[in-house]
Amino acid sequence: MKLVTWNVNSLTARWERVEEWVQRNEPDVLCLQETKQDDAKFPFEGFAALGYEAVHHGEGRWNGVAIASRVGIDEVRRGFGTKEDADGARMIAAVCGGVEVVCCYVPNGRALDDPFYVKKLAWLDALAADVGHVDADRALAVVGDFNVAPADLDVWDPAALEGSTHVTPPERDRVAALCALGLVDVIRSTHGDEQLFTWWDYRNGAFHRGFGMRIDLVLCSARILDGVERAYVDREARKGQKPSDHAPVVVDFKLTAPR
DNA sequence: ATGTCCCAACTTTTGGGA
Repeated sequence: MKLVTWNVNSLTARWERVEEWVQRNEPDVLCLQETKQDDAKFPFEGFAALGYEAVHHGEGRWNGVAIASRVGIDEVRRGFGTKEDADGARMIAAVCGGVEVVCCYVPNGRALDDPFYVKKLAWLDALAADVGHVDADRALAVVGDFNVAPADLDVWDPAALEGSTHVTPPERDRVAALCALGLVDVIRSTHGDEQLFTWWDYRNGAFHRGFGMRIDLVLCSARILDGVERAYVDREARKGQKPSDHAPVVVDFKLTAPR
């Protein structure tokens, strides 16, 4: 199964790029964040023409998450059913081809002294509560834009980010807490100490200067990790005309039998 | 210190957010 997460920064603005990327890369399951559409505007027909069923948790101007699948979509959930759902349309989950997929757009946090930073931490706590215990026979992938760089290796210059969100111990502790439940950061676990980024600011020529962060993650259960054949960031998708500021993260795996 | 992009609207310019 080829599972992909991609923050597209408006699916309206990005549709041609997404369509082309899907045709070229043929993912089985595509998780999208920041669709920035309401459900009426979401391109259900466009995905159907490509051979995908899609589900969307839309909002309008901000946020919005979706899952497109060509291996089935069942047991769809939109939000946690907790007060954190008031922070926007940021989570959609479904079972696709026997895999539990949780697609997340974690609140940015804005600044350390901003109320949204506290909401970001609470949202990550709600996600951990929603995930629950990850036992050995569970096939689960929690993916998306976490707006957290798990380690200093995951940012171009830790010193430049002092006092900013995305790198603070409380944020990183939340990602570590998800891993403590039984999830593994697939890109990190398959790439040793290689520095890889998934997001580069549009400003400052950041992409070409290598000023990026790895904030888009695929966290998966041991059962998924067992079958991983390839995991990578598609930097090419950040190039060219009208790119998103995020690159897709791709994990290709064979679903193994329960342990 | 902030050089871009995207969206909405009291919409053709501005402000919020990332």
